[in-house]
Amino acid sequence: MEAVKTKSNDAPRSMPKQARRKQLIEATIKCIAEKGLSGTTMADVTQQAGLSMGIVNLHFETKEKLLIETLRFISTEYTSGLTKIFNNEKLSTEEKITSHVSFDFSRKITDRNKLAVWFAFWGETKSRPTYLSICADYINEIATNLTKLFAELKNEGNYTSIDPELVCVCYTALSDGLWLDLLVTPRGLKPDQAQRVAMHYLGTQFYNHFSTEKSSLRRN
Amino acid sequence: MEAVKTKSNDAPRSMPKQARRKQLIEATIKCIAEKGLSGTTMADVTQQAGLSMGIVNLHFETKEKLLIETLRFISTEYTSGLTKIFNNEKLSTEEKITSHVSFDFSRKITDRNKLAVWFAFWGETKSRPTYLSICADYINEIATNLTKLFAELKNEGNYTSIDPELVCVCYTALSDGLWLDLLVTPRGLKPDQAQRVAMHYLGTQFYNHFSTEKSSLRRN
DNA sequence: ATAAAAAATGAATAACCATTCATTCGGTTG
DNA sequence: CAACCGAATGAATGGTTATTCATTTTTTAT
Repeated sequence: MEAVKTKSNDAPRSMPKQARRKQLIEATIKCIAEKGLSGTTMADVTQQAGLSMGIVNLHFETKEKLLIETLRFISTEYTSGLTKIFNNEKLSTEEKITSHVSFDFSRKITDRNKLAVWFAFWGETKSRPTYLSICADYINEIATNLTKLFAELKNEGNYTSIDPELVCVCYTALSDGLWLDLLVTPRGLKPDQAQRVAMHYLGTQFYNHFSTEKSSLRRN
Repeated sequence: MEAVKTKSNDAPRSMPKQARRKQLIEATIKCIAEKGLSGTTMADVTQQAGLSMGIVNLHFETKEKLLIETLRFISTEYTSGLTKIFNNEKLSTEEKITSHVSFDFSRKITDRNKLAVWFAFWGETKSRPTYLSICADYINEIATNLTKLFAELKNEGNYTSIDPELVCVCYTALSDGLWLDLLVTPRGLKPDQAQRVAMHYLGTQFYNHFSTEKSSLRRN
């Protein structure tokens, strides 16, 4: 029953508005991971942040708005990471794709707390149009960019029978499914193995770029 | 605000215990799909079933137990469908695999109500050990069977470089990810397209069995 | 240093919801 | 047909929780 406090609690009482909002969103992520979306209360969130009950309503008005901002936060973190890769002119097409995969299975993204949040919101998209629309937005954005990359690599490598759109759908679904594995069977698949599974698929398509030889589940 | 009633409500007041439980579980599925797991109340469920408030406690003791039985219900429906295929001696290995894929993307399984329920529970597995253990059970059972099938087809077709375990992990993740697509972008991918994406992957592995030629996203 | 503004607090409130159980209902049995 | 019994009902209960707002604390401006 003791108060759980984050490091940032040592910060001055009055933080820039943006920072306090972020602190609360991070507390929300932790709570959703620990107690589930249905089990997360305002008291939980504020205690996790080391602050007082009224603080959420001060910064977000309602619980529902806090949740929406939390979904927006993880969506933005994800898309902005990928956008940086897409826009990095120093990278070749091939490097952009491998960077994308590395990012998808990086520690930052496959943190089980955040995975739990993704799935919690996905599970509610059917009943909450706002969640659905936030998800649809980031999905479309990423799909457009990724399809372009696959189309580019197809040209560069003179692959004739590749359908970039199909590969994009397939890779994206594979990646989401591997996230589920990481969430639900944490003693099974590990992030670096998941990454190898994803590369294994890309190797079936772009066999001259992504070696399919050593993509076993076991460590080399 | 009017009472929503299911057909089975016309049944005699006293039904076999098992049937009433099923009726309540089906009402729960509908409610989770319509209001989310966090938004589903006992009043919602009983009203959806066309019954009275106290009925859930009579048949399931608590709400939590109703939810657990609901998860067990969809898990069992899924695994028992697949087990029938695995144990069907009339089917060749190849046919078992295609049947598995067809089942994964059949109407019964890709019903958006049920998909919403899957994801709702997956989103809570990290905080609820009971949910996690139910999921782990069915996942292991299916993985064992499916890996065996892939190993068999590898031998039958003299494929040398296939890793059946890897293909199982990859196929399973792909399938789960495609379910997400069906749930979150219902105006995008359709079940039959999703099935073609899954077959496209299997075609990259078992190229002599599953034609990879015409697995475009678009209808033939 | 002082006043004014802004941020944060947390006890109080009001709404919500799971669970209980005394009562009603309807089928069965002798 | 009457007495019985399990199933079903739903109003009442009690615990939980989001939200409010008068008060306190901290920062900023003068």
